[in-house]
Amino acid sequence: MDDDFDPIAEAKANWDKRWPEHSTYMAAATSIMRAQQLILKAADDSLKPYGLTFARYEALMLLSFTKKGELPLSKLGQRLMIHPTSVTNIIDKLTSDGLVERISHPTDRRTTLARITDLGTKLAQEATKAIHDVDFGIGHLKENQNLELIKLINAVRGLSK
Amino acid sequence: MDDDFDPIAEAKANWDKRWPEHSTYMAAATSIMRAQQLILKAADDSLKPYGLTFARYEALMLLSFTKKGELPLSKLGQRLMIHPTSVTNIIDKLTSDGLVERISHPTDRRTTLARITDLGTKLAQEATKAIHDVDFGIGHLKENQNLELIKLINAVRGLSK
DNA sequence: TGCAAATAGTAGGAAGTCCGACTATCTTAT
DNA sequence: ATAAGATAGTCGGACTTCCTACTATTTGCA
Repeated sequence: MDDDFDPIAEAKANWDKRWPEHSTYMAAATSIMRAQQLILKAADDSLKPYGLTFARYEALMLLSFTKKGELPLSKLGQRLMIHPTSVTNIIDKLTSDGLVERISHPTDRRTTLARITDLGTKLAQEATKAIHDVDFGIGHLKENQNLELIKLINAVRGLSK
Repeated sequence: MDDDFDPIAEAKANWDKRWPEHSTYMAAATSIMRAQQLILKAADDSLKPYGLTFARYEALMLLSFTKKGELPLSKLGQRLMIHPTSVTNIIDKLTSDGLVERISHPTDRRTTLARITDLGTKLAQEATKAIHDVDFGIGHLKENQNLELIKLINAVRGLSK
C-alpha cells in the first residue's frame, strides 16, 4: 500500500483521462476543500482547551477589536461571511458561556448588539496564544507562500481585478 | 458603506497591529476557509437539480472510475479523506436514493462494498456536465492559477517536499 | 494454537452550516 | 401619510462533519 499516495492527484488523473479541460478546476477546488478540513481541525484542536471553536473564536476576536467591544449581529455576519442563522447560533453559545452578552441597540430596535465580557476578553487573549502556537495549522508555510496563497484566493473570491 | 470592503483584509490589518509575525498565517488560513464555503456552495447549487451534494457526488464519481464500480467503504473514506462515520452517512443516502448498493465482500466479512447502480452511473454523468458548466465555482481562474493553487495547497497539506 | 491488537463498519450525539419562513422595525417613494 | 420594500434577528428543519463508543472480524506474534 502506498503510504504517501495522494487522493487528489489520483482524482486529477481520472479527470485528465476523460475531461482534461476541467481537470485543474476539479483539482484546485478539491484541494481547497481538503485544506480547509485540515486547517479547521488544527485550529479547533488548539482552541479546545478553552472551550472554543474556530467559528466562535473568530467572532470573539472581532468583538475584541472594536472600541466598545460590541457589534450588531448583522455586521458580525458580514465580517465573518456567514449566514444570519449561524450568527445567532454562535452568539447563543458564547452568551451561555458568559463570554458575550446581548444588548439592545440604542436607536434601532431591530438590531441586537453582541458585547464581549471581561471573561470573553481574557479567554480571547489566551486562545490567541494557543492558536498562534500552531499558526492556524499552517506554521510550516513560508511567509511568501502565505502571501501567494492569499493572492490566489482573492482571485477565487473574485477580488482579483 | 464600502461595498467591496474585504473582511479578510480588515482582519489582517487588525492582526498586523498586534501580532505582525502571525498575520499572514491568519489571513491565509481564513482565506482558505472562506474560499471553501464559496466553492462548496457553487458546487452544491449546480448539483441540486440532481438531488446530489458535493460530498455524495465525489463518492459516486470515485465508484464510477473503478473497473467493477465498487469499492470498500474504508477505501472510499481514505480517498475522500473523510471520517468513517461520514462514509456511512453518505452511502446511506446514496443507497436510499438507489444510486449505490451495499454488497458484502467475498472474502473479508468485516468489509462492505459500495457498488454504483445503473441509475447512479447515469446520474453521475449528468451531474458531471452540470458541475463542469460552472467549473466547480472557479471558472474565472486561469489554468496557471489553478496549478499554482494546487501546488501551494500541496504545501499546506504537507506534500511539498 | 490462541490471545492481543488492528481493522471495518455503525449507532448515538454534538457542532456547524445553510435554507425557508416568520415577526418586528425602519426606510422610502408616492 | 402610508403602503411597499428592505433590514434584523430567530425558529425549525435538513445536512454534513466529527468524536466516542461498540461489535464483528481478521491478523499477527509469541
